[in-house]
Amino acid sequence: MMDPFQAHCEMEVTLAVISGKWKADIVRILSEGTPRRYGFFQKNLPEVTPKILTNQLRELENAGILTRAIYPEVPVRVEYQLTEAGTGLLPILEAMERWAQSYTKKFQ
Amino acid sequence: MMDPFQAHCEMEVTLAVISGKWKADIVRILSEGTPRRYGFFQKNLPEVTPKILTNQLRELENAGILTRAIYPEVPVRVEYQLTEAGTGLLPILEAMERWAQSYTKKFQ
DNA sequence: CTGAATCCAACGGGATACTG
DNA sequence: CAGTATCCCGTTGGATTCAG
Repeated sequence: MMDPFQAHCEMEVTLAVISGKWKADIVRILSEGTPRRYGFFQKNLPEVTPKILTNQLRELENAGILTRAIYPEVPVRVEYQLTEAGTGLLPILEAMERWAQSYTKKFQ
Repeated sequence: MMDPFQAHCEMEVTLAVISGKWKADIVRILSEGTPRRYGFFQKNLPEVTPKILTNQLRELENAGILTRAIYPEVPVRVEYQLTEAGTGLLPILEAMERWAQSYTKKFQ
């Protein structure tokens, strides 16, 4: 992850938090509000390998974007969901989606 | 630059366009609307080397975020300014700045 | 003044196999 | 089920020097 503390301006903190090949996908999956399990991400993002998936989830967790809840059942259950800070990113991601749509129209 | 055409969802196109160590700074500098010259970026971003500055400017130009105008005077003058697509990014960058402010308050 | 050329280091991401 | 452990590779960013 790009280091937020060497950001030259504040918006780069936000960029640092969301930059990562699968982070936007993960946040999008969690945007419904339903807690999701590790296997759910694997099914919905079949191209991401376990190591990378764990890496992206941990970085988002450390950044305070999502929580990781462990239920010590057998077999173990782990659930991820967005924090308040993570939910606050959703309007930005939606704005990015709208911008990309008009951008793609113009340039293709 | 991350390849926009391998994006898994549309917002990643936007992320691909703005991801780069100095791109947000460049767009922020151009956000006033005044055309700016190469040397202006060098003065205001003293840590970026010529190669990298050129690289970031070219990628933004190729993405259609800014224009590069060459005036064949002696010495040559080159001016950069935001396109309409580039201007459309400003509300998103401002939203990212606001999010980062409340985020930094919570986590520090 | 506005870059280009060369060489190099660091980091993020990935393939594959294995585990509590 | 939900990850770890190794090894590997491409891309990005950077230092330095040179040029139209």
